[in-house]
Amino acid sequence: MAHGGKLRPMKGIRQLAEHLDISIGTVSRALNGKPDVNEETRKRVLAAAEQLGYVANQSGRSLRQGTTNVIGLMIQSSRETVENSDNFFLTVTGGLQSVFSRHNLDLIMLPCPHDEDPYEYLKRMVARRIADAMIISETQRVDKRFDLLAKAKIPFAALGRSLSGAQHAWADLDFAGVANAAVDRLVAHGHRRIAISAPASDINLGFIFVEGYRRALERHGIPYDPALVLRAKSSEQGGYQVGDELLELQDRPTAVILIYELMAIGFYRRVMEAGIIPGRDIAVVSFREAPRAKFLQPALTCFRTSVHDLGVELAEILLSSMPAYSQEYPRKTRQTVWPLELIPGESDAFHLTTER
Amino acid sequence: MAHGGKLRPMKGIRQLAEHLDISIGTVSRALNGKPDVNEETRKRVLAAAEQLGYVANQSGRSLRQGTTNVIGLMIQSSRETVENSDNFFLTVTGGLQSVFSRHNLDLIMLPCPHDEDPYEYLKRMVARRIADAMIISETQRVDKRFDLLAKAKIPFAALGRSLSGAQHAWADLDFAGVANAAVDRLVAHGHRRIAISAPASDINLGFIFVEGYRRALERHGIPYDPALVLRAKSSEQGGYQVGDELLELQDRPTAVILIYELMAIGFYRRVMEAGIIPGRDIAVVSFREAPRAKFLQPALTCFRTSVHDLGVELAEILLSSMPAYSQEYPRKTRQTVWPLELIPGESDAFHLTTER
DNA sequence: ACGCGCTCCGTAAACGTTTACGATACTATG
DNA sequence: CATAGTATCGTAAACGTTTACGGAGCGCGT
Repeated sequence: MAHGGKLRPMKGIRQLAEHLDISIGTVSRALNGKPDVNEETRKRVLAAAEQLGYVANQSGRSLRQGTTNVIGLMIQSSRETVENSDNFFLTVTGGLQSVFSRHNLDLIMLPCPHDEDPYEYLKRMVARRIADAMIISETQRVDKRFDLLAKAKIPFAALGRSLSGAQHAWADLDFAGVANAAVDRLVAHGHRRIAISAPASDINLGFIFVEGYRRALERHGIPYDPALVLRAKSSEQGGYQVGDELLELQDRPTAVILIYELMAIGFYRRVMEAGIIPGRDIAVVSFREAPRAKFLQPALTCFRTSVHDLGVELAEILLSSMPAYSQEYPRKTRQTVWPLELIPGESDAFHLTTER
Repeated sequence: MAHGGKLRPMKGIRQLAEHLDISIGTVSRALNGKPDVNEETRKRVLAAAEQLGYVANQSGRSLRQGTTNVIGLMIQSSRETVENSDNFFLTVTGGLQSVFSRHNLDLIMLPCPHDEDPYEYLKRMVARRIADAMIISETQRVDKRFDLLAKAKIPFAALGRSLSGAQHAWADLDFAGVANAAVDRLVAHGHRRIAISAPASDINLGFIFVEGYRRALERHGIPYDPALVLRAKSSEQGGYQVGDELLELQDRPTAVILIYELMAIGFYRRVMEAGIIPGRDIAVVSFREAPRAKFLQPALTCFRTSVHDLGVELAEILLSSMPAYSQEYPRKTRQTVWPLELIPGESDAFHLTTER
């Protein structure tokens, strides 16, 4: 106040210091809650900072203490294999942030361009030290990014499992469990010829889903028939295509497990064109994220969970592997298989009669 | 090579310099394509940097030259009003990046937590100087963020119009045009009582959409009836609710304009429950982003565009207002109303007979 | 031989913070 | 009163880069 103008944009901590007639070091200590500063001067500093709208320059801070207070979430902006992005990432993000914000950590999303190799992109981001820790998503069955991050000694967690990351930190939806429970349910309804849709098996999700399905069949003494595994994109288009392929199969399956709700829209359309009605002529079960599928007719039987809470879990897993926060988030294990819940609908609400 | 170990993690430009027995200044100039450096030593430097995996520390660089080479895209991670995010943002992001990557600019997404005020969040990000320029989205009818960014003198562009940003840079889907064309088409088919769904009018999109609708009606001499404006969320749920409300209306409309394709799923479901069939008993027109709606039965008549190209346009608009790039992207105007194209379906493919 | 211009390179300051260290004043203790 | 201890603060170095500036070497024309 003594020195004049008060609302011009702050230039740095130096200005703030001489505005207060205090040394720059004390100001810094005051702002950062460090000891060795009189409680009354701290108040003055905080008040002045608030009034002048001072916010520490992040570059300066990062340079000095080698930390950014930023967590990076890498996503692939539009891969062919993953058209199901939808609100999924935004919902996970919400969960992540609800945890991070408690520690003044900001989350940024790093969208890898489709024309750039994800590995190279991540490498660039890591080298730039744009974030203190990383979260990677859409993990592949073998995924070099795990080694990259481990070698770079940067804390990280994955949204999705991988062979390459078995011993690292991750959280993943329990798609093996979904396939398992779906098969159980369908078998209980009398089905024995059950098809399944999945992404290509180099996407780890695709592998795990089919693997759960295979084991469940085995448990029920039903032979595994590779012809019943229909690889397709997780979109309406993909669902339509699954319908197409299914209709071509000889000894047509009486039930199908879709991996994503969007597929159901296309699948419904396709089989209905052939006069086949879901829930009467064929049983359909799927995973769903948003409250969408219930608007299908007949209502889709599906597995659901709180993707937001999955984000919370993943955030805690990540923090537990960051030295600065690990005490606050002690964990025995840093791998989570996130359960899903069955929401019964009408799309599989019939029992197969023996004569068929 | 002279000095020994070659694959340990680079610590800085200094290491690289003494590895080459060159001064640190020359190395920097070589890497950044500055003049005053022998073409052959430049090659040596680049080779060594590549081999040792050296990447400039971003904090140091930012601190020195006050620039980050990063563009920030602010999104609201999960507002009530916008449940239609879908792949929209990810697709726009793809378009943005295809332009930015040509200039070594990296795009990061800044998701505002739902429990934080978007204005405050943006203020924080700006103060942190986390990016050289900003793109904001989901603009409100009055949106303080425009003033904030203008006052901070940081280059920016908006995905969406706003009263507050009339003279700033933006690109927006032509929803007024959609409403206009939709009314034209429906009137040509004999409809005169046309309902419309839209988000709340403080979301600028909601205002513009209804305004286009109102003017089109006016042009056709049809009185504007506020009761036919059905405010709802842009989701399946919202569509279901629109169906609900529409069925309650006295002198029931013969046509409805939905603002988002997802709504059609819920809307179809609701009216079909009442025995009313889209494309026969009621005409439906909508906007669509993804190739989804065609899987509805009957196929939805809708307006479509390349959201990717919209991203490209927006990127160019932004660059044109950044001093460092404005010469490369000269523009007469920095405001774009992005056109959409009509994709005829069956959901409005009938003419209203006079007797009704 | 001298000076001039050009090419190339090294030196050092600066960006805004944080923090180790030392200095000062004051209090308590002997 | 001397001394040690404590609370509070100032000083300056350091983080990794970029860049203005000056200097060395060289060729060339007078």
